[in-house]
Amino acid sequence: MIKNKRQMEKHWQDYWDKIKLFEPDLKNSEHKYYCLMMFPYPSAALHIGHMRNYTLGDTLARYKIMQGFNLFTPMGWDAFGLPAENAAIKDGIHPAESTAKNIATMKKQLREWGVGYAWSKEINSSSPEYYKWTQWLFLQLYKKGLAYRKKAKVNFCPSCQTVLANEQVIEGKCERCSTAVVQKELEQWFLKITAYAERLLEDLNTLTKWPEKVKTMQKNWIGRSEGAEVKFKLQATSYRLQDRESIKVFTTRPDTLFGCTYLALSTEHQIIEKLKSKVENSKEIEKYIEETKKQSISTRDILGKEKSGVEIKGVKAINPVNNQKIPIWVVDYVLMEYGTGAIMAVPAHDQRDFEFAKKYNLPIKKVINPLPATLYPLPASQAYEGEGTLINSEKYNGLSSQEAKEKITADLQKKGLAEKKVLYRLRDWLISRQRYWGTPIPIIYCPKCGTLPLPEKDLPVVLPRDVQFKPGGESPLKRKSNFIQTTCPKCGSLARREADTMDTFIDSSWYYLRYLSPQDKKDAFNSSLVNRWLPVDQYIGGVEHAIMHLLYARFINKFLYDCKLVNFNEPFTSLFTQGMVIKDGLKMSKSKGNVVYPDTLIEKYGADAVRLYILFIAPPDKDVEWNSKGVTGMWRFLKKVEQLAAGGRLQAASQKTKNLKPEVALRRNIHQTIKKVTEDMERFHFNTAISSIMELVNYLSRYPFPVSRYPLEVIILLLAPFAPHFCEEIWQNVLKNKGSVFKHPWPRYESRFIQPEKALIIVQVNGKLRAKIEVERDTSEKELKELVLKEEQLKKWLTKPIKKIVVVPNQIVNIVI
RNA sequence: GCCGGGAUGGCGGAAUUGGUAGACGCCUGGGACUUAAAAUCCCAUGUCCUUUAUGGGCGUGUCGGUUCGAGUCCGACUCCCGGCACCA
Repeated sequence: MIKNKRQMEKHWQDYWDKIKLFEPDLKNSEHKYYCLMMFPYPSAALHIGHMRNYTLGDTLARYKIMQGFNLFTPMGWDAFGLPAENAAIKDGIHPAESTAKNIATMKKQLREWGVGYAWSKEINSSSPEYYKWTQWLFLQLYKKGLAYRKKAKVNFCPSCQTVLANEQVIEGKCERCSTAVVQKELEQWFLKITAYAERLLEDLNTLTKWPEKVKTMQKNWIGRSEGAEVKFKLQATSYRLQDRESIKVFTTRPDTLFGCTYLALSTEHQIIEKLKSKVENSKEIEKYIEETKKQSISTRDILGKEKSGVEIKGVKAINPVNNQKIPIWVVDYVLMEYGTGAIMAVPAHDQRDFEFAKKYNLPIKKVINPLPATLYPLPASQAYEGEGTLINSEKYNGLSSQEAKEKITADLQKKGLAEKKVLYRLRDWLISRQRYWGTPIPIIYCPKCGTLPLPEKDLPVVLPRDVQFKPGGESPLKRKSNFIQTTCPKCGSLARREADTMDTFIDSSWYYLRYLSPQDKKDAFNSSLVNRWLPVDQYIGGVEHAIMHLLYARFINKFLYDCKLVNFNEPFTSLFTQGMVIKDGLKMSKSKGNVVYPDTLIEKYGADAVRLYILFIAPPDKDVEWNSKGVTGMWRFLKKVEQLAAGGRLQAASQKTKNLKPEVALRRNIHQTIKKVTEDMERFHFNTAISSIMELVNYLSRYPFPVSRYPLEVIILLLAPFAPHFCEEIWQNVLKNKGSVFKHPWPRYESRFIQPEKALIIVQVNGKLRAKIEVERDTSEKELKELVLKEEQLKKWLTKPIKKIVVVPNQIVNIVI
């Protein structure tokens, strides 16, 4: 085996730097290939899970170089975020310091793995040179009316006196001190992503090279639904309401209106406050609302637990279709953020309403008969949520759900009680964070002039370095008086800065544009360069980003498109979502304490063997349970290749043997392997690509004749993207080729060498394998039948008369008896 | 709770369009070489049955269906993983 593995690897890492293998010529965008990995958050050290992501990208990048593309594969750091700030609170290390340290470690590791990037284009989202332009982006959104302020809830820990992220709330308690978390309302900044809902949904259709599952998830997240907004008038039981109050609900099922037996309101619905004086049990309701405020704001916590509610006594709602008086409940399973914050409950035809009605003994009225009715008797334990024929619905009886939706909505519309409506589940993007380690929001509050955007010439708003991290009721920036105090850009009087920073998802929503000109002092990005190099040809990242990051990036790209700053409507042409590395049943992550670092494995077997193994154990889009054991197999494989290349069998084979048969078979094998590996590369099936190369190597190492250069060179070329150091070493120092293996074109196959002259026919009797026969290729159906029926070994199976023979030429014959 | 995905030998996985289930690798067992060990090479390796064969039954999470033929398609279910808007 090659001596001084680490030294050899380092030699080639230096060599690739020297020949600038990964440095692009940005002036020449012809035949360009922009290969982008989601930029990472700089955590302490990279583990096997990260290594899987980066070797996957690097393997693709090297393959594209060999295919002759003008490759651009940059790397940077999504460096703002919560963990660094938490570390600062805990250990007193400044986030800038820990981040810089982590970045240095990660760069070293990436290099040791042989992962190459265009490092001259590196970016860091926490540097003023970068976040200046994140602030600029915010100002553009503000200018177009897409950034606005409104009240929103946060999780607050009364003991730590600090705002908590959902992640920091464990079963309703603060992760640090276990104090019960409360909800608090604050004025916060939002981006109007809902203005783009329709386009974000519609344009998913143009993303033909995105995984279906990601598009489905985004589609469901945007959640377009067509329905009607229906008005329920209110009536007090003991006295008249002075003004005609009403409650609006949104429903996709107006056909079930006759089955509505109560209304359910979110605890935040404004009508509750309005009705306060007229309600008999307002104390009880107030108490209930207070209780629900003591839970986390996270939807999964709210919707995951058992539903509860309390009836508003003394006021009823009037069902507009039949004037029936129905009760109104305040519940915890209706979200204020979606629709009108109130729903019409139809227990017979909605499972959540059904369960709630069962719990509180509310009437359940069936109004939809499934079709065909006799086949689906309604089970008593659940609601029928499908469509069907209307029953118990007066003059609408007998109509189909579809017809009834139209008709009922239209009839109510005439009376001013309903309106057709399209609703999206997507909510506006809350970007305010009450934290230090993020991009400051470039807004100034002047007591005279009000809320003002910072003039662009004054950017960036620099994040002060010297702050107090220990929690003290307010975020670190709010307590930093020389940051907060400023002068109004309009009138010059004393004003204060916004103290909140931005969600880090904004940093990552535009970074792919900055890579082309990371040092540009005049613009966020260079439009002409960006328009030539984008959209990104291949975007690679984790499935966990399938919804939020990708939706935000698409939104921002569309916004910049509307500003005519980019000329492409979607930023990422094709997307590959890689699976996660699982250890002990959980995603590998430091916080879960189940990380495995690759360093000792690399020390023992070399980076190439570990790279190979990591790509070999599973297709890259699947999750994989980590087990270090199999690396030895890759080590053995590389040794075998080396021996083959270095061995004395490397001779001019064709002259030494007159036997053409094995030569033909060898040639077929080589060309088949090239075909298979190339096809597998294209569909990211790196695991089967590697096993095909292994099969060819196994074949060659048993080949009873001397082997020529060609098959060896093919093997090294096919293997180079996976095991770059090893192959560069063999290519240049054993096979004595001039220049980098990556500058050599990817091998091509010729179809005429692949087709075998014989076909193996599988013979089945009633679908069970009974014989295999070899015949000439393209033997006709008729001949095949005859051949098969003559077969001796089949005789014993053909005990009964033959009913039918199914023939698939060159493949299979199935005799049915 | 809602949305998306997954389940194949002792283990990771293969089977691209419905057509030989288990490629490739790991582990394990046996053998060769060696004073010995390591390394390497060779053989075996889903499971059960028998008369040990060029044999047969069963077998891709569970139950049912479609088909000449199902890991692959359809229906119902179980378990696991990811996301759910302040982790990134």
